[in-house]
This record gives sequence, structure tokens and C-alpha cells, in this order.
Amino acid sequence: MTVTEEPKPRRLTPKGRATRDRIIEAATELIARNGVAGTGIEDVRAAAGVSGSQLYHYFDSKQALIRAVITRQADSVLHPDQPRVTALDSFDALRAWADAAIERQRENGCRGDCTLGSLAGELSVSDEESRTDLATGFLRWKDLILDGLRAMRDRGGLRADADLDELALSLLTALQGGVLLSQTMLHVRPLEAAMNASLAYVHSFATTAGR
Amino acid sequence: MTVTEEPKPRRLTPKGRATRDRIIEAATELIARNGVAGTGIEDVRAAAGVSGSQLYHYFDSKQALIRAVITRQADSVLHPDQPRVTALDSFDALRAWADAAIERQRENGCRGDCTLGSLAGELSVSDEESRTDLATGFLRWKDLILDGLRAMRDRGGLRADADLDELALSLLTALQGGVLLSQTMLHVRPLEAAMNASLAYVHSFATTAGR
DNA sequence: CACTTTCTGGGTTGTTCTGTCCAGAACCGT
DNA sequence: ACGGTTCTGGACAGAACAACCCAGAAAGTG
Repeated sequence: MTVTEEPKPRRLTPKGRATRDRIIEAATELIARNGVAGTGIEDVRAAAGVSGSQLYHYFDSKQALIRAVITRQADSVLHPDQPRVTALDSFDALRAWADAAIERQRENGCRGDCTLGSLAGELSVSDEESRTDLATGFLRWKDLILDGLRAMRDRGGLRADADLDELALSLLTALQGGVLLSQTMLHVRPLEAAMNASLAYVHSFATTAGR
Repeated sequence: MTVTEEPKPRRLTPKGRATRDRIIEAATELIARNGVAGTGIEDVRAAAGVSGSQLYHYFDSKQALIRAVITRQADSVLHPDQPRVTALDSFDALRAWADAAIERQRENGCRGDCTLGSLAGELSVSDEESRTDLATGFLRWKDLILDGLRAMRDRGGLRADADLDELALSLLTALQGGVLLSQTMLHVRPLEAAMNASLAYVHSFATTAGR
């Protein structure tokens, strides 16, 4: 099952890379608002300001484009300009992370947040390859949270017998599920409730010294 | 925004109702496995064993069919043969409810559970009317949980100052988000972690007498 | 400055899928 | 039994959409 990664344009010129990025960006935007099924190649073409065969010059198929969007979203949590996720290693940091997510959701009226969770509902059943990509993204995300929790434990803030993997998963699930329900109910309360619950869960493993 | 409910066949004969139900059932099955976008009218037609114009005799459009599926799923939690949800009024009952969900997920290999959550990811962004139906379903579901929690509080098992609405929402979100991530990662741990977290959250509002 | 590779535009094809039409069979009330 | 309604079958139109092709411009490479 080891597939060659990107068999399309073997080498990209700077200009080419820029165009490719523009396409992915436009696709991400559209998918966030209309979903995968509701976003046609033609729509992406128009939004990206490219024409016709461009899309198939850079991507083998619509599916390949979607997968690129997924990968981009999964990676966006890691290295780039998201400083808040780099230090989820204290109760305050976790709380701030949750609040930021809630605030972001509130800002755009509980709509159009293109998290992996929104894509998962649409793709994980129908497209096996996309499902794998999404699972990888979730796993990476979870590991990031896990790193923070490990730091907390090593520092003595969390009990040694705490199942950190479970805690990290509960935080991730709360975020994804909360965003999903918030988008559907057009209210931030589901997200708030879910984050509060999992934060409390983490908190219940705090050492007396840790807080 | 008050839309007439079902403008299609004004009166249904017993036979007609049976056919209609069969179509909805087949559609539910297919959607659970292939998603909404991955399920065509033709597929439903074949699976239900009906032919051609039947579908449009009972439903105005594909969207109408989808909405019927949503409504059916939303109602299935309420009156029918699901006795376990009728009594979510103790810690043990909540635990059993969570375990049942986890077990069900494990049984079918984390696939094909047609919960509202799976539909939400696909529909809440693209189709406003379906989003409303889903939101109504979630709300009803939440109220059901809420009833149980109220009973617990009135019986003295939960503290009077507990925000029962928040607790109910956290349970619901944990279930939906957990199923979603479990389906994507093909593992029940996300669901387990999420349910454990929200159950612990509820538990943290228990009175000393209550347990 | 040749020469190759990459990039871009637009038109086109072929398929897939929703939704419609029409005619006949079964069913229901009276 | 009769007239009207509901149900069923299959064929068909029409749109939406992914994907392909060709030719030319631009840019990188020696």
C-alpha cells in the first residue's frame, strides 16, 4: 500500500508552486463553506483565478486535490504560525487553547471552520485514502497534545499513573466533536461544554502540588 | 420559514407506506456505508427493490429523502425499541449507555454507524434545511439526557448548582465526536476517552450522598 | 542564444445523476 | 361493480461535473 506521493509535476518552478498553493488555498476556503461534495472543480478554478487545465496540471484528480487540502490542514497545526499549540504544557495553556478555539468559532458565527473533523464526517466513510490521511492528521494532532501532557507530568503537575494518551484523545475528540455540533446547532455551547468536560478530566489527574 | 411538511402523497395506502419505509430504510443503510454524496438515487432504488419513479412518487427530491432519513434517525432515539435511553437517570445507567455505544462501535468495526453526527459533517455546511433538521435532532437528544440528569438531581444524586444543560451537551458531544473520530481512526479509543471524560465531568458534580 | 521543460488557456467529451413523463396495474371507497 | 386515487415500471431528457486534449506562452537550463 505504499503509494508514490505526488506523481504529478515532478519539478515545480517558483511560479508553479505559487499557483499550486493558490489552488489549494481556494479549495480549502470553498470546502470550509460548502463542503467537499458542494465544491466543484469549476468553482475552485474560478476562485483560484486559474483556468481550465491548470488543476489537472498540478493534481491528478479531484481526490488528489482534496487529499492535498487535508494534508495542508493537518500540517498547519504543526510548524507554522500557530504558536498557541506549541506549548500545551500547563493547565493555563490548555485552557487558553480551548478558549481560543471557542472564540474562533464564535467569531465566524460557528460556520466555515475547515477542521479535519468537518472533513472526516464527509470523507471517512466514502473514501478510504482520505480516511487514512485524516487518521494520520488526527494522530499527529493527538501526539502534539500528548507532548504537552508529558511535559506536565514530568514536571510533577500530573499524576504519574494518569493515562496521558486517553487524556489527549479526550481533548482532541472534544474539540472536533464540539466544533461539529457547534456548526450544526449554530451555537458555541456544545464546544464549550465539551472542552470544559475534557479539561476537567485532565484536571482530575492533577497532583495536589501541581495546583 | 414555516414550510409545509410533506407535500408529496397526501394520503398513503398501507402498501404505499410500506414502500416508503422500505426506501427510507435502504437509504439509511447505504448512507451509513457510503455517505450522502456517495449514495445515488439509483443505488437506493436498487437496494429498496423499487423501480424508477417510485422515489419521486414518495419524495420530492433527493434532499427530501435525506431529510426523511435524518428525521427517522432523530426519532429513533425517542419512542421505539431503544429502552436504554429511556432511563439515563443514574450514574450506572449513563455508564451502561456509554458502554453500549462503545460496544456497538466495536462490533461493526467502527464503520457504518449512521448517527446524526456522521451526517452533520457532510450536510450542516452545504444544506441549510438539513442542518436545521440535524440541530433539532441533537436538541431532542440532549433534552432526553437532560431529563435523566434532572431526575438524578431531584433525587439528590447531583448537586443543585450543577449546570445540567452543560453536562448533557458534553455527553452528547462526546458521543458524536467520539463516533466520528472512531470511524476515522478505526479504533474505539477516541470514543472511550471522550465518554470517560464527560462521565467523569458529570461525576464531579455528584453529591457525597449520591455516591 | 538555442532547447527543453513547465505553465497556461480554453474548448470539448463522455459520464454520472437527478428529476420527469407517460402508460398501465393495483387498490380504495361508494 | 365503477370511478377515482394511488402505486408501479421503464424509458428519457437535461444538467452538472470530472477529466482530457491541443496549442501556445513563459520560464528555466545548458
